[in-house]
Amino acid sequence: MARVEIPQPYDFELSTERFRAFGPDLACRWHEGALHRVIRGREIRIAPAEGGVDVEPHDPWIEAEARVLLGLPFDLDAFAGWAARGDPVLAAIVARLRGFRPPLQPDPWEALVTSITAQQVSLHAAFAIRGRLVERFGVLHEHAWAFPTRERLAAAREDEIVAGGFSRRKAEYLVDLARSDLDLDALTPLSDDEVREAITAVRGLGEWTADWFLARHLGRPHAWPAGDLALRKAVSVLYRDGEALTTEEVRRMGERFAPFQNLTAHYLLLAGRVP
DNA sequence: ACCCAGGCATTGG
DNA sequence: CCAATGCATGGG
Repeated sequence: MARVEIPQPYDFELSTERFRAFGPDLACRWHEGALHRVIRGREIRIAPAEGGVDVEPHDPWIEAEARVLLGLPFDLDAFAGWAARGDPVLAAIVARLRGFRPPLQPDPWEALVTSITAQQVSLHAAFAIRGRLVERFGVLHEHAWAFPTRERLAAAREDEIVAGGFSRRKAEYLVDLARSDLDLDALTPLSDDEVREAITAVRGLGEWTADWFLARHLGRPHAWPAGDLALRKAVSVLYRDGEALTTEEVRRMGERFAPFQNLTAHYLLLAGRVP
């Protein structure tokens, strides 16, 4: 076991709320207050502890991935300081949600598949559908499921995926992506715009999916999913008294949150869920 | 029974 | 370039 230090304040419950808010996540399960996940073929346990979390088993690779999962790449101190001096709406939200460090998605494949499941439908439906995909194509360890691998889904038949609630179109996107020659790890060194271009070149992956990939997998500070329905609603309610806003309007409003668009988006979304 | 939900591609102007 | 349409499920 190893203690992973996290800059304080850190609220483990609040930070992991997204894993539970819309239903059970089979790849991210809870057992006796700890988060269980399969990383690099082994089930790991992350438990809140003094000054951070305890991670087991002890392994430098696992600890490195746990750091990403817990959002350690974000510079929260700089964000909080910036927000406190900025507009009063965001300042109040950041003060109220003190200790919230948005989790990231360490695995690019899982990030994209998760986005496909969440396109257009409610997140409650998306969680249910994703859960059936994990049960059918993933591997159960002690408490948590290993997320279905790209190789496994490349070998799947579309009707097996449709049986879990995917639309036929989305099942097509999924197996086509799995079988494509897109190298997901090769996206890491690219600029935001290059990543956006590479992702949207794939059928089934659009601007929304690219923006969330930048935000939640790559943790890019400027990522701002302006097309996201929940973010548009949050911005509308918090900044425009509920007046409906187009994606373009929300995109332009993101400029005022530079260079912290990504963290701002996460805080605005959480503020909408935690009254 | 309806309608909406953290999109996207396709088709037709 | 923009509007209209279909998609499958879960919750209200």
